[in-house]
Amino acid sequence: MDKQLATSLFESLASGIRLDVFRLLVKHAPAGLVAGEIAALLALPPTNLSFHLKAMTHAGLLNVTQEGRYQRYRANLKVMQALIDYLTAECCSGHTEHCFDAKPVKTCCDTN
Amino acid sequence: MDKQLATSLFESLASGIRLDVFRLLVKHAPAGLVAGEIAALLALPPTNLSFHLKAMTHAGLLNVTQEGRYQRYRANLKVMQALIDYLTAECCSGHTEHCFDAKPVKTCCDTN
DNA sequence: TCGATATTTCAATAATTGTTGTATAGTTGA
DNA sequence: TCAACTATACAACAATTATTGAAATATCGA
Repeated sequence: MDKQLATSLFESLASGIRLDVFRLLVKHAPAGLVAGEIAALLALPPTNLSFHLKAMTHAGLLNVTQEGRYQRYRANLKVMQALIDYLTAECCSGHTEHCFDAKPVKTCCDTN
Repeated sequence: MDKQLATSLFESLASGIRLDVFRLLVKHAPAGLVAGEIAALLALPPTNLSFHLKAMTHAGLLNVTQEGRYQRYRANLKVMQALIDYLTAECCSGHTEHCFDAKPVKTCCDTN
């Protein structure tokens, strides 16, 4: 994870629409959703959704596969994990004592 | 951490300059740096830096305290931790099995 | 093949964000 | 008080990003 990838991922998440899309696809992992379903669920004009899907796919946040005339989108959870790791490293780097006194860090999924 | 806060934090991190500022301030935690030091270290015109510092402070990513004629900026590590938790929840929600097969999750600071 | 469907591309425009220089406000030390 | 210094506010402009409708591409079912 280099700085350039990190910034483009943050850019991908820095819009309400794109964050909604990503969360929706996480909720529907691993099956994913086709573009029309996303548009219907989020009540977005297809053109606009396509614009954001393209951006997110280009950034690597989503994967897309063709299914006949449908395009199925899936959240790229590995990239998200890498981003969390990057952020964690940024947050901690050399300063564990200041970052995590108050609140013991839990592992990622231990609340599920 | 609601969606609106999350998006404004991502927006704050979605620029090379702002990401550099944040990483610099994490490196200099907990002392922080005054605006002029940041400008010098990152070779930025003061006006432009001020623009970005204001945005980051407004988003809650930085804290600022006045020291005479200097403004001292510090990384808000608690907010960063909250953002990591949010992202982790988004990433995992109901899908731990798909998100973290390959790579066992480590606690945030165990590599330091 | 043909009409209906799904999605994207393109072009036009609107809206937002980033950068720079100049001016201003506040602080310091003499 | 005054000159030097730190930083921000403001205004102008540049650049990027978001949104929309119309047209194009490709697939499907009959």
